[in-house]
Amino acid sequence: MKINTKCPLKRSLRRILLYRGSLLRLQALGVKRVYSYTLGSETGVSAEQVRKDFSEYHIKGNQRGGYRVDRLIGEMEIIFHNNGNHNIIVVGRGNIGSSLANYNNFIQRQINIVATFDIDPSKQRIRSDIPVYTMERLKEIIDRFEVRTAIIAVPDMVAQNVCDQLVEYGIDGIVNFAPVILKVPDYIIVNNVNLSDEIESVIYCVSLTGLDEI
Amino acid sequence: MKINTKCPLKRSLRRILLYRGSLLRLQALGVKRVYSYTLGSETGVSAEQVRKDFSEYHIKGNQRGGYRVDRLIGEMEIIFHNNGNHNIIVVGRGNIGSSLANYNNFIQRQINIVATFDIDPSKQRIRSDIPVYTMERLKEIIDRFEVRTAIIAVPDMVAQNVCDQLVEYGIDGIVNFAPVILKVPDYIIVNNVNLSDEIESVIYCVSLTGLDEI
DNA sequence: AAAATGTTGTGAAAATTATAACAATAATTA
DNA sequence: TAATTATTGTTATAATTTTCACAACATTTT
Repeated sequence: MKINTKCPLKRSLRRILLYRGSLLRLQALGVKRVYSYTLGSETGVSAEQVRKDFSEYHIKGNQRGGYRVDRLIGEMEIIFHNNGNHNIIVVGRGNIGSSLANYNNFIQRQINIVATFDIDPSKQRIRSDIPVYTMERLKEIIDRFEVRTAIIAVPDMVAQNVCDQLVEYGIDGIVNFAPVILKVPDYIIVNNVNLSDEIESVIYCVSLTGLDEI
Repeated sequence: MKINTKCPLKRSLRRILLYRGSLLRLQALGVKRVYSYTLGSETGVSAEQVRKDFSEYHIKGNQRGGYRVDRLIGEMEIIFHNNGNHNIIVVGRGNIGSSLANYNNFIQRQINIVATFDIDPSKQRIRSDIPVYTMERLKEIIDRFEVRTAIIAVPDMVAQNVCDQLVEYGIDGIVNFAPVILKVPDYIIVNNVNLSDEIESVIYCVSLTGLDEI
């Protein structure tokens, strides 16, 4: 199988991620088997698409009994070569940074936030499982925990600056919540998450449904 | 021009949203003109793609002097039939809810968060420009401010329940931050934003770049 | 005024993605 | 054991999206 080296991920692979999230949830609820249409309706994808995606990644089911949840999760771990936990950091301990620090969904997915950072020293008094450090310790922590992926959750004015530091200290991947396109060397993976755009998409679609009524 | 009635939005329209965000930022910095490649590099899109997208929505520039920023923004307002502010609400005043309530990017985009809601009464003491109400006042506020779009930022266990209430009270569009696919009547627009998936995408891409080095 | 230049606008080709249709197959039933 | 059924797996087709190439054009230079 030719591996996908582009980011953003191709659609099918993005959906595998989506299926995996759903399967982990179902597994926690004790579900043992799914059918293409079960998983489809669970994830908002058509049953054909689910099967097509599985076919692309050579994931096989039983031609009458559907798919075993544990097997599916196993196959997907292989696709994502998930060998153990992934240590990540979050820069910016404002609201978005804190949401991420408190998001309990990550443990299940072997995503491990080892530290958060903030310039504001008062943030260090935040009581939480996940420590808050000043920016001085950025390099130290990246090295100690072999962190390769970082999340930028700082105001847009300082995002590029933070980004430059991360790159300098050897980070390879960035999830950027600031509404700016970061300038990075092209070996760096960046995923921009723009909350305004997500909301505006819906507002736009809603405004269209209104038009029909007139 | 045939209008797009599907959600998720078609790619070109999503990019128009992206360009618009960038243009608003540039305009605030005093930039008057852009070229397809300026805007492209600003948004991480190829210059050809920018021009193709503009062409699709009949946005014209000057064949030597590029595009006027104010005109572009104007054209885009028309595309999104942006007639005034859009009142939205946020259900769940945890970290994600609070990030959104404090996100100052919305004003510029005429997105107006009129209220946030939380079952936890202690949340009502949060000091902020945007009020926090208990769920009892949900219907009242939706009616009063003619809210059509709501954001779900509650734990996944209660997301469906909140969603059902919103639908009952006449909401047409939902941005869902809980990692569950909501069951809704099909006239309702839903946009699922899954933070874990965004992070996992990057972790995956990063793990691939590691392989090359071996 | 003509030539050179830099940028837009778009049609055609290529690549990617989604849908549909159905054959293959495993389980169940008669 | 044969027929029936429900589901997967895959091939073919359709639709969408991106890339490429270059004509059209406005501006600047000679």
